This record gives sequence, structure tokens and C-alpha cells, in this order.
Amino acid sequence: MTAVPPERADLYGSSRDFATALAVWFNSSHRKMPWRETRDPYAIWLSEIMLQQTQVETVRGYYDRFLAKWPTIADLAAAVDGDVMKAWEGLGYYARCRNLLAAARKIVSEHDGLFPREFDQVLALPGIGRSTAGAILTFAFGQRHPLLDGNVKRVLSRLLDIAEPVTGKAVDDRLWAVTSQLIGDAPDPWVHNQAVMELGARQCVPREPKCLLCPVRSFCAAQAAGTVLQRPVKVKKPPVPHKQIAVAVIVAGDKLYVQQRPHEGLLGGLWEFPGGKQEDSETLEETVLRECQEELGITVAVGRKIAEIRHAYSHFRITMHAYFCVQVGQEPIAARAAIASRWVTRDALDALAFPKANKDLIAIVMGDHLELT
DNA sequence: AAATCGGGGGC
DNA sequence: GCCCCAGATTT
Repeated sequence: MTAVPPERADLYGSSRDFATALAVWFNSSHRKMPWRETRDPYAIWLSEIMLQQTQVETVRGYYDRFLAKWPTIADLAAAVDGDVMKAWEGLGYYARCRNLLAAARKIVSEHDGLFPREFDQVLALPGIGRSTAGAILTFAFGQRHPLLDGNVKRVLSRLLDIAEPVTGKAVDDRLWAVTSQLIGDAPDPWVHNQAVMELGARQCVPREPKCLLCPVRSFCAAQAAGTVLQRPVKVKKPPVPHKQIAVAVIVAGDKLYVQQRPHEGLLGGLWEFPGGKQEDSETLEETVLRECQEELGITVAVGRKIAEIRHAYSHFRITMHAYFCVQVGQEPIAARAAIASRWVTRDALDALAFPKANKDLIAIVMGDHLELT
């Protein structure tokens, strides 16, 4: 059998046969997940949002706790924003959490509290794009919609042996066309969409794919061409910048100063210790002093260094240097870089949502004697 | 089309 | 260290 040319628009074989083989494999062996045991659109919606760019094993604990705390859309819509953010703490991509809460309130106000069943109405909810909308409507209501997530992209780019980078619009359009064709021919939309993602997560994995055990091996053009390991084609990412961040743990008696980041942008809505990026020709102590002047309008005495924490974000890295500080003088704090600020005891930190690097810092502060020098 | 947006899994 | 993950939104 000859290799399939990359221009080939459709599947290597009948898409009906493909979907059937995939469904047989899925029904015989698949992982158990709580969101596969329900048809509650709210629970499925929640799972789909948590699962965006996040692996199944990471989501499990968050999902159960979240549902137990807010069992219905009405419960979530009535929740306190900070409590919801706290439940999301550590899961990342916090705009998902803000959008989830906003969508819950929109469903209450515009859809009588019932999750919509129409694709366009689902797509209009914040945080829900084309793929997530299709996933929710398929898994909750059994509707027939295509999805295209990272797993499906990898599976299809191998099935069709796509030689162009998967970041372009032409390839994206083609992948959507193929996933639409497949779901259109599948015996059961629920099983099919679950099965393609399961295949990508367990068999058709990025490195060392288990092609010998693949249920749709005979349909795979990359398998025939021997190019499985080269698909999907990705462009190499440039190295990310590394910033030096200096932060102030300002102590007054048994209390510490913390502030809340603006809702938009990086780590939006989370709490943190004040600080910022080290400028050229500036010591870290000078950075702490300057940031407290600029962000809080106060002068501090910079004391003992208590932590040095490295952390990686999606598009840059930081080393966070933390110093104990005390305020010098009596100026009131003007939290210019924050939407709220508080003096709290160490025990009260637990009620607020912090980014991971700040959580690491707090763990150190909790075990410290809390003296300046 | 490219950049932004977290944190952890797994090698 | 690196790539990837049940992507969406903004620029």
C-alpha cells in the first residue's frame, strides 16, 4: 500500500468504519471520570472549562470540591467571587474562573437558570469557544457537534499525515472539516467525541505513541508513511525571558500587608505581596524600596531576605526574591497597583487566593519567626 | 496571525 | 530542562 499524499482531503478509508472501530475500542476499555457519569449540563460545562489546557488527573480533585460547594448554576451565580477564586486557586488560567462565574450569572438572568441547548447561545457564554460548546452539547444532550482540542488535532494530523504546521488557518479549517465529517458519520456522538479524546490521551500520545495497540491503525496515513513521530508539525518556540522580581513582606505587629491584583490580565483577581521587576543597575533591596514607593506611596526599611523562589509561567520565568520590611513614617498606604488591600494575620492568608509563587513564599513565612533582622 | 494566559505531568 | 495538556480571548 502506498503512502497517502499530504494533499488528500479525507480519511484513509471509510469514516463510518473508522468511527465504529474507535467506538468498539472505547467501549471495551476507557478511564472512569466523574463527568462521564452525568448528563447534568452544569457539571459537564464545569468539567470542560477546568479541562481546558489542563490534564484529567489535575482536574479530578478540583472538580469534586467545586461541585460539592456549588451544586447548581444558581448556587454558583450567588457565590462570593473571592470564594470561587479560592476554589480555583492553583488550577491556573484564572480568566476561566471569572468567565465561569460571569456565565453562571448570565444563565440565571437570561436563560432562567437553565443551561441553553442551542449552539449559538452556548457559544455566546464567556469562556466557551467552538470546541467547548460542541463538547458540552454532545456530552450533556447527545447532540452531534464536532470538537477540536489538542488531542483531536494530534490524532487527525496523524490520520491525515498533515505536513504543514498546525498553527495556520488553512490547516485549522481542514481539521475542523475532518472532525465534522467524522462526527457526522459516527454511530453515537457521545461515544465518538469521548473516544477521540481518549485515543489522543492514551494511545496517540505526543511521544512514544502506542501504534501497535492502536484500534484505528489501518486508517492512519502517518502510520503508512512512517511519519507518526513527525506529526503534528510544530514550530519551535523561542526562549522565554527570565525576570528578577523583588517583593516586600511588610510586617506590622502580627499582621502582613497583601493586595489584590486587577481582574484583567495575568493572575487577575488573585492576592499577592507587593513588589515588581528589578531594573537595570538596581539592587534587589532598591527594587523593593522603589516598588513600595510607587505602588503603595510609603517608605519601607528593607530587612532580611527570607526566600528566593523560581517559577515558570507560560511565556516567561521569574526568580522571586522576598524581603521582610517595615514601614518608616506614617503615610497611609495608597494601593495604586491593586484593587483592594488588607493587613492580615498569617492564619487569615488561607482565606485568600494566591498564585503559586506566593503560596511557596507563604509556606516559608508560616514557619518563620517573623522578625525583621 | 500572533500574543496572552498557569500550573503540573511525564519524560 | 522541555513539551504538552478536553482552548479562549485579545491584539
